[in-house]
Amino acid sequence: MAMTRQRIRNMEEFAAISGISRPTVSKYFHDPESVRPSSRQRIEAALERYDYRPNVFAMNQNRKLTKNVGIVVPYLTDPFFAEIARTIEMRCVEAGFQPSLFSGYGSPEQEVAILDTLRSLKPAGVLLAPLGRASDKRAIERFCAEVPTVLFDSNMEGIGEAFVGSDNFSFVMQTVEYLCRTGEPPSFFEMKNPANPNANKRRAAYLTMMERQGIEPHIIQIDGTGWAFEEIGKQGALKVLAEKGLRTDTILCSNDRLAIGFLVGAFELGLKVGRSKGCNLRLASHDDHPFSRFTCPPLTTAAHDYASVSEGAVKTLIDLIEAGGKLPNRTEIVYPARLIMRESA
Amino acid sequence: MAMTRQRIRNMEEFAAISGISRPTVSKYFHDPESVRPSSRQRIEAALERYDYRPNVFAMNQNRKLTKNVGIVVPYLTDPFFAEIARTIEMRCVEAGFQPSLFSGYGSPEQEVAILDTLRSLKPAGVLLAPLGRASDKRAIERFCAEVPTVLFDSNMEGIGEAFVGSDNFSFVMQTVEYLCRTGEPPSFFEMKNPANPNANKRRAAYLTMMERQGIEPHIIQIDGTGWAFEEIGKQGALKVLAEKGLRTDTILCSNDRLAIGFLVGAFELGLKVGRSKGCNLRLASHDDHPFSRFTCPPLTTAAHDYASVSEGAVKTLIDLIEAGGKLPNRTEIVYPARLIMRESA
DNA sequence: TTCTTTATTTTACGCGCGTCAAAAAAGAAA
DNA sequence: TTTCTTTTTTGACGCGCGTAAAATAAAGAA
Repeated sequence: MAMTRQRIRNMEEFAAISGISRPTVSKYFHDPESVRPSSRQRIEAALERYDYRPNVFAMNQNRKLTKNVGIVVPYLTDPFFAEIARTIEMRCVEAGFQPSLFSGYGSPEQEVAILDTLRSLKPAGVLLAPLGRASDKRAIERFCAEVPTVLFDSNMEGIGEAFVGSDNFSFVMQTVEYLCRTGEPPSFFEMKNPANPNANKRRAAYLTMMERQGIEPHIIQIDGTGWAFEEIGKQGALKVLAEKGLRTDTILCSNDRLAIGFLVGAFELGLKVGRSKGCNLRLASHDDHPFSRFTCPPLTTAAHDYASVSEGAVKTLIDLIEAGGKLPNRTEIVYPARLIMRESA
Repeated sequence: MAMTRQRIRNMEEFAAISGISRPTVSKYFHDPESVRPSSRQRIEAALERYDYRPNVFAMNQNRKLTKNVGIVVPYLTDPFFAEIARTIEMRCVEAGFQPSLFSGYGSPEQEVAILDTLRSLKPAGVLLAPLGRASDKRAIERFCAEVPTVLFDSNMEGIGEAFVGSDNFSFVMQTVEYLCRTGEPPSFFEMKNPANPNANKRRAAYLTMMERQGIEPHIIQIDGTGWAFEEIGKQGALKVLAEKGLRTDTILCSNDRLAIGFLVGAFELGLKVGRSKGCNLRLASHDDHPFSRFTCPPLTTAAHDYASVSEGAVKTLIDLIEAGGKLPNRTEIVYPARLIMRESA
C-alpha cells in the first residue's frame, strides 16, 4: 500500500528520498533492469512508501523516441470506429506504448487541429483513419512527412508509410455471390456522395461482380450528408420503397449503418425483412457493425476482420517505428472479409 | 497560405524570425490583444510565412492554470458514452479548453492508470464518469483531492466537487406511469449485479412507483457480467420468455442496451413487440440510447437530457475552475428525463 | 595489494515554454 | 525639450525530466 506520508512532487524529490541520484531513478523508470540491484531495491522500497509516478509529458519532452502512439479516427460516436479504436488501444498498451485517442467528429478542421496537437505529443508513431474525401490532404501529407504514420480503414494514395485495412472487393464479392446464389440478385444501396473512399470501392466491386455474373447492375443512390447514416438509410428506404424503386426483393447496402436505417424504414412500412418464407425483402450489408447482430432481424453482413486489422495496424506501426520511421516502400495490407449469415438475408 | 520555407522548431526560432523576443511571442499566443499592435503585426506576418504552433504540452509544463480538461468515461464503445463524450468535448472546445478523452474500457486498473496520466497533463479540471461499483474508490478519492473534478453520469457519494447527471427517479416515474396508464403494469428487467449505481436507483424508483400505485412490483434479475449488455439482455429475454416468467405483457428494462437485446430475443422467439394490436409484448426502457430510435420497433424510452447534462457538467467544471478548484459545498445537479413514445410500448 | 577494465552513477546541460522582476520604450504632462 | 507614468519588452530562472560525457565504484587481473 503506497501511503502518502508526503506528496512527492517530482523525480528530484523522489530520488532524494530513496537516496539515489535522479538520473539513476530516471534510468530505473526507463528500464528497472538497467540499474544495480542494490539501487533497484532502494528505489522499489521508496516506491512502496511514497507513491510516485513520473510525469509522462515531461518525459517525452526531451526523449529521442517516446512511447506515445496517436490514434485518430473520423467519428468516435460510430461504434464501428469505437470498437476498432478499442482493440487498437489495447494492443498498443500490450506492446508497451501509451495510446492517445482522438476524434474529429467529422470536421476536417478538427482533424488538422488534432494532427497539430499530435505533433506536440512527439509520438513515436500515429495510426490515422482519415475522414476521407473531406480531409485536408495537404495537411495530412505534411503531417505524415514529419511523423511516422500508418493509415488504417480508409486509404489515401501515397500518403503515410503504410495502409492497413479491409479488402472491399472481398466484402462485396461474398455478399453478392451469396445473395445471387440463394435468391434474386441485389440492388446496391448507398449514399450519393459518400465521404469514405471505401464506399467507392464497394460500388466498383458490385459492378464488377454483377458483370461477372452477367446480371444488369442496379444502384440506388440516396441523398444525405453527414454522419447520421442510420437516419439517411431510413429516409432512403422510405423513399425507395414508396416509389417501388426496387428491381428485385434483394438489397445490398454499402454499409451496416445504412442497413440498420433501412430496416427501420421497411419496418415502418410493414414490410418483413428476412430470408425465411413470408418475408418481403432480403437485406444484406457490409462491416459487421457491433450492432448488426442485434437488429431485428439480425443482419447478414460481411465482417471486417477486426482482430487482424487492429493487430496488423499496430504491428505495422511498430515495425515502422523500429525501422526509424521510414519504410523502403509504402505497403498496403488488406484483410479479406468473412461472410456472416444471419436472418436478414 | 502558411508555406514552410524552413521548419520552425520552437518559439525561440519563431521569435527570432519575427524579430520579437520570445516572451513577447509567448504573450501573444496567450492573448494576441496583450501585445503592442506593431508587435502583433510582425508576429502575424511571420505566422503567415512560417507555420508555427506552440507545443501544447510544453506550454502546460510550467503554467499555473492550463486549459486542459480531462474527460474520462467507463466504456467508450458504448454509444451512450461516446455521444455524451462528443457533446462534452465540443462544449469544452467552445469554452476555449482543450479536452482529452480517455476510456478504461471497463477495467478498474485502466481507470486509475488514466487518472495517473491525467495528473501529468496538469488539467485545469476533469470530468469523470466513474466505472461505478468496480472503481478503486480510494484512488479516485485521492485523485479528486488533487485535481478539480466534476463527476458525471454516475455519482459517488462525497467524491469530487460536484456531480451532474440525470434524475433516475424521473426516468422510472415517467415510464412506469405511462405504462400503467396505457396498459398493464410493467415487470422490471435488469441485471442481477449492475456495475452502475444508476441501476440501483432505477430499481428503487420502480419499487416506489409501484407501491404508490398500489401494485405488486415484479423484478426480473438476469445473470451476466461485463459490458455486453445487449447479449445479456438477449439471453435474459430468451430465458424469461421460455420460462413464461412474465406476469403481464409489459416489460420495463433498466436501460436501452438491455432492451435492444431483449428485442432480439423476443424476435427470435417470434414474438411481436409493440403497442399496436396484435403485439405480444410491450417494452420500454431508459436512456434514449443513440440507437434506440433505430430498433425494430423503435424503443419507447425515457431520454437523458444529453444537452443539459453535458452543458451542465462543463459549466459546473468551469465554475469550479474559476473558483480555484474548490466549491463551498458539494453540489449535485440532476436533470429530469423526457419520455419518448415510440412503437415498442 | 595494486592496476585495469567495466559497470554505475553523477554532473551538467538541454527540451519548449511560462512567468516574474527589471529594463526599455512609448506616451503624457510640464 | 525634459520629466514622470504607463505600457511593453526582455533577461533570467524554473517546470519535470532525458541524456551524453565525466567521475566513481565494483570487479577482475596481475
